Amino acid sequence: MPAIGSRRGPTKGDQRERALLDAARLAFRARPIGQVTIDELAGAAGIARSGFYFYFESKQALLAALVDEVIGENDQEMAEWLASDGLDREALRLGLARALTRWKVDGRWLREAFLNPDPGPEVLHVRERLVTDGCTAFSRRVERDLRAGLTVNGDPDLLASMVLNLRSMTFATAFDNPAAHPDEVVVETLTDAILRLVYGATPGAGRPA
Amino acid sequence: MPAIGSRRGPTKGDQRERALLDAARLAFRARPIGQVTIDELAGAAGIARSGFYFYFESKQALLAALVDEVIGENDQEMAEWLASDGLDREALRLGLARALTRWKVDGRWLREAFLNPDPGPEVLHVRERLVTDGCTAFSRRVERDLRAGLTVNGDPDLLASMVLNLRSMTFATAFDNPAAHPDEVVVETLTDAILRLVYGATPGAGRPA
DNA sequence: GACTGTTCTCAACACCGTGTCGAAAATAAG
DNA sequence: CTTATTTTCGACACGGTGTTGAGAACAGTC
Repeated sequence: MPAIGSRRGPTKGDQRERALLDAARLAFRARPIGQVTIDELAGAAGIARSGFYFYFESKQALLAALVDEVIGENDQEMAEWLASDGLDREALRLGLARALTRWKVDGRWLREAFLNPDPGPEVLHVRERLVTDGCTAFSRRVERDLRAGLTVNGDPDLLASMVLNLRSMTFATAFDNPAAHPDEVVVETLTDAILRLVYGATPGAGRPA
Repeated sequence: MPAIGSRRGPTKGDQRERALLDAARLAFRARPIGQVTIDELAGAAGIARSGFYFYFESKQALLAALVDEVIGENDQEMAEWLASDGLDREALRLGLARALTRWKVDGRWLREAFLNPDPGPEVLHVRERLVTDGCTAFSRRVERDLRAGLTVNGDPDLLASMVLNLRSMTFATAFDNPAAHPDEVVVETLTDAILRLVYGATPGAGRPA
């Protein structure tokens, strides 16, 4: 039917796959991944359990696909800051704020995917790609600033992984403990923390001009 | 036999329990916890699989016991710095260095116990205690310094959780990627990062006098 | 419509790890 | 030696995973 484009239209199978992905995203928000059975996901997508394996090799493979979808969104969130120069506090703050709102929704499974030591080979592979990409993007920006005469001590790579880790963990903690600190406070604190960590000092925030 | 003290001596059962604990610690170093079967642990301790349940309710319960053992060691490692005042860089560095050497050995399962979102109720309970204790100890120290006129922005509690998270993640990354950066570099960088994060500036390290 | 290959579905099966139970063996105590 | 407690283990039931092969549903083609 769709002679346009090189790809076929959404066949029934494609719909099922989406349904599985969506069902999983929903289920993983509510319960630890380990407690979600394949039977349940298949049921939610309207197929039998054994039918699941036509679409994914395992629950981990499905999770990997889910993570893959998220990569793009993540890149967008941080794009502005990564493109800017120097201590662009506002861009950083905005990026972090956007990322936090996503974590507030999908935090549970994001956390399992990114922080769990043993999420299966598929997820591990996707995750590794994302992490290295994130680190290089970050350290590239830092190195650019460094050439402009900023930056404090520490290897840019190591700094990058620290910042990324700090971000993930802070969001994860915020997800677990929503009552502890309002989202705004978390974002502001994290923003300043990162700037201090990388550049050694806080820009406008410490002493409002 | 042991009329001294209120507890019985090391019966055969106590030895088995130790054997299980040790076997687990060993196995968890080599492989993800999920891949270690109870059968294997029981075998290593010289009993049948079903015998395991005489000593522990589940694998998670055993892990919780393991974590519990570690709490004490952790406290010792950081004791000096927690007791000191101001930016005692050397005490902090030493504590972190000690902690890292432990992570180098037991990193795999420590990570699973502390970073995994869903390690079972038993571990969750023990972990929570350790985390809150760690945070209060840390924030108490910071508040003490604050009264002496130091500290940067951010709620001490939030700062504390950030620092603890940063520490765990940095160690975890160092464990995964031993080749990336020498241990010394990791410790130095982390030390300065924490000081910068909390107090806003690096003491002697940045510009060697 | 009937023909053909692809896409999709599912019931039945084999497998593995967990946790329970109760009977019996080993051990300590009197 | 006798009794009570501690410890061991085989047998069982359960639940989730992944495979297989037969067939249904669905294109596209004449």
